[in-house]
Amino acid sequence: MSNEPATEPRWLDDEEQHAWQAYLHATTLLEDHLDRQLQRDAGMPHVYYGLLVQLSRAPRRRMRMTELAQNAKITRSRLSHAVARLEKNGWVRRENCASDKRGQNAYLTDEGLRVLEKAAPGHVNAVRAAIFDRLTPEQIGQLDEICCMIADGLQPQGADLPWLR
Amino acid sequence: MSNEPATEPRWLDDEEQHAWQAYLHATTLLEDHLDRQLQRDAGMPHVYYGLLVQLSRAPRRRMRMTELAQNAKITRSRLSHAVARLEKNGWVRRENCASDKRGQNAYLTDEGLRVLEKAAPGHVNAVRAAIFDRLTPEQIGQLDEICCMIADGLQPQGADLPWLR
DNA sequence: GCTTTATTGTTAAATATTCAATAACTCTCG
DNA sequence: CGAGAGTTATTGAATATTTAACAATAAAGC
Repeated sequence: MSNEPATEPRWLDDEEQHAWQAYLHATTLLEDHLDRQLQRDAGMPHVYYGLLVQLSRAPRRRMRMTELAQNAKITRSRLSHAVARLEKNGWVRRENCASDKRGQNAYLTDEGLRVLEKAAPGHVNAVRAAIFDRLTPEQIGQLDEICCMIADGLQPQGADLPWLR
Repeated sequence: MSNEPATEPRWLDDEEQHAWQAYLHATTLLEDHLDRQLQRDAGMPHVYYGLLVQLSRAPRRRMRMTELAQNAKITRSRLSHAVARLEKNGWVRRENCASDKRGQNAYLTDEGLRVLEKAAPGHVNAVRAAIFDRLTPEQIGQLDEICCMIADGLQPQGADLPWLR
């Protein structure tokens, strides 16, 4: 038996190559841009802001840690660290879950909500300026479909991250 | 004069909201997926792999630090750290630039090239499986255009990062 | 030439993320 | 019930990234 790759891999053709390059540039630049914008205006990175948003939309502004991690597409470990930091800021707190003694709920404090509300307008502006004001409605629809397709393929089961593989 | 926002910000409508969510999910999941894939198969994160690719394509497999940083869309500082690590692995080395005494070239070693060649097939597979095999040719074209549009808006001038703002 | 300004690349320290291990708890099923 | 297997969340250590400051050199303006 051989451990050679069964066949020469199918390399990307020119169109694919170009699209892949463009994708990498756009996503890197955008994430960077939003991270800076939020760090400057709200004192936290983009991912942390996303956590506050999730909590703000949840019933009673609270959510199980695992569920929050799933929604935000990050590992539980990363979430633990992040919440620890947000807790230090007084923007989030933890409480024991009634129905499962292992569980924790994270909830958004009033102060956290204020911070979020103050940051939101600037953030939407940044997102608009970077994306939605630069694309046609058709393109927005296309982007949506493309992203859903990609995300769907990546959701399934895995190791520490049933969802992250 | 007031420091109120001049007007209520234009929030995202339903389509935009949905597309934005999808975008965040897709990009987060994908970057995570590729990071793990490359960490497992090649012992380095995705960004570092991208640096090796850039170098491999450059004349004489070498490039000025600043140019490399620009192409990869990362800060010079980040690149310095990354190259330091890659140098420890023996995959990249630095040399003084002849024409500018401040300058440094990074170049890909033979060993670095071997590592890259060994990792490339698996990486292309992962990229294909996650994106290109799941999209129609039209969608690939759309993705390309959309990403170029976004990247264009983010290239301009700035602080430590003339290109990163 | 000489002074001022800009560029290049690095560094230390603060922050964030990953990875592997762990404690505590719940669930399954014989 | 109770053993084994799975889930929940956290932790420490290793790694990576950001930020601000810096030294060295180059370029521009006079």
